[in-house]
Amino acid sequence: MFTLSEENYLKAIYHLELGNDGGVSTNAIAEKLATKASSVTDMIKKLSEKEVVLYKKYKGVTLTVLGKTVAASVVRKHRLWEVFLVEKLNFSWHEVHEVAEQLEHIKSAKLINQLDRFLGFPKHDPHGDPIPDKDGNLKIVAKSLLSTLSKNESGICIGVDDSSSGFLQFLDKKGITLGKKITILDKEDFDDSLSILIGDKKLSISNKIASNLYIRAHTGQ
Amino acid sequence: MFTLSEENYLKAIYHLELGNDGGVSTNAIAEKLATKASSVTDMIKKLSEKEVVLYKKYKGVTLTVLGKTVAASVVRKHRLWEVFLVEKLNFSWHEVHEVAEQLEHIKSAKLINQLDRFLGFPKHDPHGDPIPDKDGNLKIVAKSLLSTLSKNESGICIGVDDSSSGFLQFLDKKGITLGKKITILDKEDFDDSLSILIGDKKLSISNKIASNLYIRAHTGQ
DNA sequence: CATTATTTTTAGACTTGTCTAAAAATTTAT
DNA sequence: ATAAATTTTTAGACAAGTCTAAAAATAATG
Repeated sequence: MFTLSEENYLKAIYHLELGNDGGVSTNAIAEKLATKASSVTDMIKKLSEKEVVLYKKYKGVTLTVLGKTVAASVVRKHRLWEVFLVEKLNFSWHEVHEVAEQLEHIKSAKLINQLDRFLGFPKHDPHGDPIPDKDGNLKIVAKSLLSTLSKNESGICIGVDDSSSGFLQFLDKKGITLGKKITILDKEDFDDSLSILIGDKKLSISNKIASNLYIRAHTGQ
Repeated sequence: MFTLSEENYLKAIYHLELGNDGGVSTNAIAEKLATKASSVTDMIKKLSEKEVVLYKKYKGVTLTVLGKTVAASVVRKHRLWEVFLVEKLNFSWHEVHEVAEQLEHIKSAKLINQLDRFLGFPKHDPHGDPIPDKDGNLKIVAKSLLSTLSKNESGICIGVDDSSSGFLQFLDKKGITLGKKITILDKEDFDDSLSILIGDKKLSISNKIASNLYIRAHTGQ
């Protein structure tokens, strides 16, 4: 069994590993968890003894297969609870994270399997991130940033890079939600801002926004 | 804000106060929480400083109005989650307690209010216990033990005294569930066992069972 | 490659919640 | 009402998780 704190470290390492290839640094973990490097070193030793991470002094950490499984199960729970909050309890997508951070630590295999069934075995959370299956496997979908599309190209909005509350509320206001088709009408050379068509609405969005929206290629009409 | 441990102490004192009139004893709390009397004394001092209990050395504790509110909110969450588990996730009533013990500590007013609405504002948990409202008020229903009824009297099963997993599973097996009408067909002087009619089935149950089932008076047919 | 800057680890301390063992207060019984 | 039994509190210790400050290792720079 793992403590709440251990689970949070494993999850942080899990997320950091997806971005890096090599080991994850002590400082990176400290920053992600808003804690001190010395605390991270202490916890890493403990996790290493429990055989969920590989650790060599000054060389960073890597999750073992076991560690990856534990971390993925926490992520799975987090994302399933997010779906529950949005679909069943009418939360907005910017309100779910904080509560899911708590719910992800509830221990009960039956609970999470039944929740999964109750929700109709969803594949993505409300931010478009994939939900790991029971065995911790993730289906990674090819995605591009909206900012990389050219004029007249289009795609389906499938997720956000920055899932901060402010950004998500901004998207709500503009009517930009998951699953919507977005077409690039024009690109402005001066500031890289975009003119887009979403649904039947024409919008102008900055490059900063376009660099935080993920798009899946749009096949068919 | 209160820690998980503080919430558990408050809840224990809350439940013990409903049975007693005077202050709750250190030993009673220790037994309920499966901990040591010395630990209870320590925690009581802390709760006293936070002004959720009144404490005089060697004289036991009483909840303050604030303490009662906090405790009732934990009980409210516990019982709402139990309803959710049974109604939405197909848990049996003997499986819910352990998971609800975890879920009751999740902090989010919106979560619990939306859950309440999602469940249709239930008034009772799956064991027949009343769910406190937002302000912590409990509607206490007049109830009697099945063992106190006389021959030919009848009532509606509204709860259990002993909610241990074993007892609940036993009731499941016998088909005794909440809301069913029970009529006393006969009482056996020798061992105080009862012959009862439940639905259209005739059953014989021991006095021990009858002393753990609560009945509401049955008016009309 | 030697020195500076950065990262990481160690050492020691603190908090929360728990425990054991012993002392103090209260209650029960003779 | 005094002795015995029980309950409660105190005193001191421990584990988990965190912190600060200083030491050690690694990386970057002239």
